[in-house]
Amino acid sequence: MPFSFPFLSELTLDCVILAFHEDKLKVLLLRLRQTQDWSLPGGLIRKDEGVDEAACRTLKERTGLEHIFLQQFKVFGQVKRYDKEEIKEKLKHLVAPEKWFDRAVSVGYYALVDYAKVTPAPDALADECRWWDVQSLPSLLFDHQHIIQVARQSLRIQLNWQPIGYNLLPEEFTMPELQRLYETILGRALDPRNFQRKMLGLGILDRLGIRRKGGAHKAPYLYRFNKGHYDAVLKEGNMFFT
Amino acid sequence: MPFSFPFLSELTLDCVILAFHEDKLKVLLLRLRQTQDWSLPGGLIRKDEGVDEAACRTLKERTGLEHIFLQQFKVFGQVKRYDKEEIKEKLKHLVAPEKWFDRAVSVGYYALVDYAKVTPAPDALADECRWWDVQSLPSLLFDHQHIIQVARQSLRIQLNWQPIGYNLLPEEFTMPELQRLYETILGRALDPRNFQRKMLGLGILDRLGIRRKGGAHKAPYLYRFNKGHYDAVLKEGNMFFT
DNA sequence: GCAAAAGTGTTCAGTATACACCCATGC
DNA sequence: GCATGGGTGTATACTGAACACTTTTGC
Repeated sequence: MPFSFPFLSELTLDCVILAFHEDKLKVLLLRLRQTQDWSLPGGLIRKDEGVDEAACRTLKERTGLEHIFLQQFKVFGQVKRYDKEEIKEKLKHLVAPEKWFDRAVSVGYYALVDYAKVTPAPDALADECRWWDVQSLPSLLFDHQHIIQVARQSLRIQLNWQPIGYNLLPEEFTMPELQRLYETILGRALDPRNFQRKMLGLGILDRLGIRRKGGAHKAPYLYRFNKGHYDAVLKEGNMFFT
Repeated sequence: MPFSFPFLSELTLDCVILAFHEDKLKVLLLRLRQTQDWSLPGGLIRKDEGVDEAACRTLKERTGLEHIFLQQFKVFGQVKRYDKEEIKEKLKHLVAPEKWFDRAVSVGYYALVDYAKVTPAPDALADECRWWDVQSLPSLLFDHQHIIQVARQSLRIQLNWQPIGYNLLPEEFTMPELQRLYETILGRALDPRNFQRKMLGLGILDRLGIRRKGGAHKAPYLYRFNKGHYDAVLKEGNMFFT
């Protein structure tokens, strides 16, 4: 490794970028050049940037998005996180064997983004960058399968405390859409009446007009998040969801 | 730095070791040789140990304790976490200027321990190691003041979800003692009747005999944690405390 | 007019909260 | 016997959970 290597060599980060589309929770994955396996976006931290900044940069590079809720959720610090020989073999066309770090600790982040606003962008090392349904992931490199599991679990816990949806849904959305988002993350059905009452009770939603098109049924109301109240609830973190 | 330096050079850890004594929350601090300022125990991670293992090792070295609840709570990853020149000057008798890492990211941990079971042990670099009341901390090196604040906040949040006390109180304790622990962490008074009902309702306590001595008043019951039930509640994390 | 989804209100049970009195002990 | 803290029970308010019917729309 040359002396001027501008990145930290012992610490990396991984971003679990989640979105919601067609009632499914999606995660953004990359397929590195000439490999069959996929991996999380993430990677190196510049020596002159904070770890959180590096996570924001990664998010921006892959999705084009900024000012997104990005949550540090866990440090993956075991000595042996995955089978290094297997990875070296699979990625030998990309990284010379002597260039591999001895060991890297990784900081896990998750982000929640609006599916429609993202144009997944592969980087120089990747052939493809696209959304995958978290329910049916492809084969993943490193310990990324595990990282995604832990991220989803952290997200589920966060849901008990804080509102979710601000960057995950379009600006305007309907109550059933918001409910399906919650149901997808929690993995179980919720009662529409109780759900609506609770959400409206939090005062983080503003109701707009009626939407007409699209649905072949009764037209639902449109809502928009009230950013001020939303942020207040986010900060206080006193929203229970059991 | 010699090639054989056996520690990670970009990543460190800091342990906020908390205990409860005389109705006060205490934190264990070290005073480095020939300095007036104090700092958190922690430090380097060996290249052949996991980050969590390193935190356990640190805890054991300073307190002699093992098998303690140790919680990763945050990565402190800004580029400039504190005034490096000030620190270099203050610690110049301990660390040669050229030995300073360019930058270190730190993983914060907190641990909850039984005050009576700890014999604080300074390490080779420290003159003193002792408990300080979190309400009146001395002058601290690095960003350790900040780290302690974040740890306490994380602890308060954890309290809403999980039982606390297993390693913090002696084996046998009274209900008022447990209540004072909660009151100290939460920073407000709780109703003794409701507190007792909730704790007993969780089924994590076993009542023993009556204790006689000590108190100049009615003898309170002694309790012990039921480890099995305690761990179950810890795992489920469904205990609200608002 | 029928199927599919959206919207709304009420009841019930469980739990958090507030509150007052008696009991045991050391001095 | 009195001051201090420990222990217990009850009434009330709130909140979450369960539940059924009407409305709108496209076909």
